[in-house]
Amino acid sequence: MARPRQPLLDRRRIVEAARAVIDGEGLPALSTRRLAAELGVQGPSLYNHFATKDEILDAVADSVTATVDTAAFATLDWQEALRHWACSYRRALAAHPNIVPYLVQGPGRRPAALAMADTVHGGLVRAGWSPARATHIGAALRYFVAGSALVSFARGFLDDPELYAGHPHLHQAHRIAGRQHSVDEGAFTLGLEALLHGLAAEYDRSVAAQGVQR
Amino acid sequence: MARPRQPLLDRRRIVEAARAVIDGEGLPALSTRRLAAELGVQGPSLYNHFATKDEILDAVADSVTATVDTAAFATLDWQEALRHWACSYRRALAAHPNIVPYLVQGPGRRPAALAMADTVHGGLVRAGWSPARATHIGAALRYFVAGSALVSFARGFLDDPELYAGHPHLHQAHRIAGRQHSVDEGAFTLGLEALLHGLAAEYDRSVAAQGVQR
DNA sequence: CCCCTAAACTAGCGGCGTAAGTTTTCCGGC
DNA sequence: GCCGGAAAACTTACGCCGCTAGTTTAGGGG
Repeated sequence: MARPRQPLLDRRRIVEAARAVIDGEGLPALSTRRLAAELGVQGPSLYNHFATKDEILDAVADSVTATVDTAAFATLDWQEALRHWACSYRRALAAHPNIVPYLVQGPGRRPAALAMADTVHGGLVRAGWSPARATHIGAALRYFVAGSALVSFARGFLDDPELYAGHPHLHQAHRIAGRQHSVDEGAFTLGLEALLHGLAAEYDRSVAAQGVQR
Repeated sequence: MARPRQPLLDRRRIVEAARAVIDGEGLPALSTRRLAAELGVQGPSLYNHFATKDEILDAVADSVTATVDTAAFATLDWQEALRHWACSYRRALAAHPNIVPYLVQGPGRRPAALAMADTVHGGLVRAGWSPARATHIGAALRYFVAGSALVSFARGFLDDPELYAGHPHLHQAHRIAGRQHSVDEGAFTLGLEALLHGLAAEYDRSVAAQGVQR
């Protein structure tokens, strides 16, 4: 086969197929040959549309980030907006757990990630936070959500009773497969609320006290 | 060469060499052949001491986790202990940033990681937290530290002015190489203090109020 | 002393990302 | 209306990867 009547591939189709393979069979299952086969094509043909495999993975990662909802920053106060954003962010990662390890390391060259950071930063500054503080808050929340998604979806603890011998405070009961999910939920909720509570105190101290708001 | 007079390799030497390669040249630079060369040996010889490459990486990761200091749980109150632990944890990861992406995904089959989790959990329960809450707190802090280390050391933002076109709230000034470090520090400190502040409030509400302590 | 195991070796398999060069099709300009 | 170049598929192949299999020899226990 040479050049076909009409293109077999385009970036969108490639990204969708890649996401499907990753979602269904895990990140290591995605090779260029495997992905090409999924699209009815030979491996190197992908390089007519992307320069490297990492570029494909970046596009997949960004397509996930693009589903994060930051609309709350336009309508709600900063605390509620942060809460909505963090939960949406976590939900987006939970929907595609296998790409998370790549997504969280990746650099900032992704449009959706930049747009998200921009919206969050703008919302916080509008609420009265200093630009520097807004940067810190956005970063801290990203840290927490990224870490939460990564650790949670990595199936951190296995249900092997022998592992817990000699660790008197670790209860296997909290770790076995079924409970793991509720532990993750509880830890995320607790941590998020604690963060927001702490930020509210800092706000009262450093922003509201100076009458800088609107 | 057949079996040498005295062994050329042992697990300790392999782990140290692996850590050196990863620290110096990055995680992708570590291949079994490269590591073996570093030890004056052929690639497959490593498999006399480790079953898989991942087993080597797990050992490297655990050797880093082993440097985290949890002693504060024996002497300080729970808030101070959490603060010391989180900072030590972050310092340990910062000392070996290239292993972090592997470390944070990895499962709990690592002795040092289990021992750390056990100490933290025990310290919190001793302070009056319920076992379930203690699990959540330990997990939330791990999320935050892991996320912080991962995102920070990933060189998230490059200093390419074009990236910031169209994102009015993002200041390149906060992102260029030199500033990145202080942004990370600020975000970590702010987030950690906010978390601790929020947990203190929760403590007053759910633990101290019931007079459960000792 | 003998034999079994341990710890190195060499050879090689299948898979990976991707570079190079080929073929055919489409499209814009003379 | 042709024609030249870009586009998009192809085939081939290179060097690296993790790892297996089988071989050789040294060390240590019965």
